[in-house]
Amino acid sequence: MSDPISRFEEIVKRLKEKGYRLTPQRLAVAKILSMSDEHPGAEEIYRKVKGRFPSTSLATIYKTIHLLKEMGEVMELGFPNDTHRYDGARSHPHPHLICTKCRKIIDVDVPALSGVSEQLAQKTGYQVVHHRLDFFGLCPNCQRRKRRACLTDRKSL
Amino acid sequence: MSDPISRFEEIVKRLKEKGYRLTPQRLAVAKILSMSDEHPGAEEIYRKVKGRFPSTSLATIYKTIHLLKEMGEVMELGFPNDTHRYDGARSHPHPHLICTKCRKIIDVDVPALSGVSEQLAQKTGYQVVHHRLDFFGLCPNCQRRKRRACLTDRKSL
DNA sequence: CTTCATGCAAAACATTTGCAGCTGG
DNA sequence: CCAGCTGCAAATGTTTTGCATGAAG
Repeated sequence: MSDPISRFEEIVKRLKEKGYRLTPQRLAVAKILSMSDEHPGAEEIYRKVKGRFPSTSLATIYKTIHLLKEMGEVMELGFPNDTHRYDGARSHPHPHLICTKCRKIIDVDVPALSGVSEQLAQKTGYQVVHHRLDFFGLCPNCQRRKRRACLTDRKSL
Repeated sequence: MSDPISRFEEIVKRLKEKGYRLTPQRLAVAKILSMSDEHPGAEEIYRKVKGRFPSTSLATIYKTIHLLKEMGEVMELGFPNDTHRYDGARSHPHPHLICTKCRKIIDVDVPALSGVSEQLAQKTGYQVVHHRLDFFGLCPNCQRRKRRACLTDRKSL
């Protein structure tokens, strides 16, 4: 992960450049997204922001996320049977490793994919823009407590 | 794609084996999922089934899909800003190439990924179970009519 | 016949939107 | 001061659920 503090300041700079107002709520959301490597969902961001600014509404969180998404500063990760998760640390596509039990998501590196997009484009005629690669499995923690409840034992992915 | 007819019969056999009733609606859903390589969504399946059996309800479509999912006979593909899509032709994970404009999805082969799951498991301690690889881009059709409306010009993925 | 499946309507969710009032610059 | 935010509440769209009726075996 790149330096989270400078990542935050970068986002702030971009907001300023485009003439968007630097409200406390926006700054809080930007900070959480740039500082955390845990790929939080909207509700989680909401709870954290509410800690500092109790009047904050969930709608504002969604609006802010939407803005940052449009600006290309955060990446949205959608899953079946789960809320969207957000990644503000890096903006280029990179693989994720997702625990199907506790939903923890970590970033991984897989070099093998370079050139594949180009090959596909040639073969299929598609103009390939980006890709997404996710690995699903059990994190070390959840392997140990297989039979006990994990923090969030929801439907499987 | 494997032989769609035998795929359909395979699903029917499994349903019978497990003691599930072979209702016309179920058979219709199973047939659509096994015969089509277009990765339809629930609404699309619904429309097609309704063609033959007009009394069919969307709830039944969802219930049937859910059943086939549980049995491992169809794979659910979730996307942000889009409905879930279903793949009944093959049950093993394989990459998809998705048009971000008209939402067409085609299956592709990418050999490069063999062994990567094992490597990741070693590096991270995760017990990797499966993965998902999607490529996004414009299909040949939508490249041509870039400025005109495609059939379904929804929000971008 | 007996159970399981269907179809309807209502519920459940995550996410989005409209709008009156507030506030950053 | 005033365009652009916020927060509320209501709307949206997809998927799920409860329950009475109907049909498969």
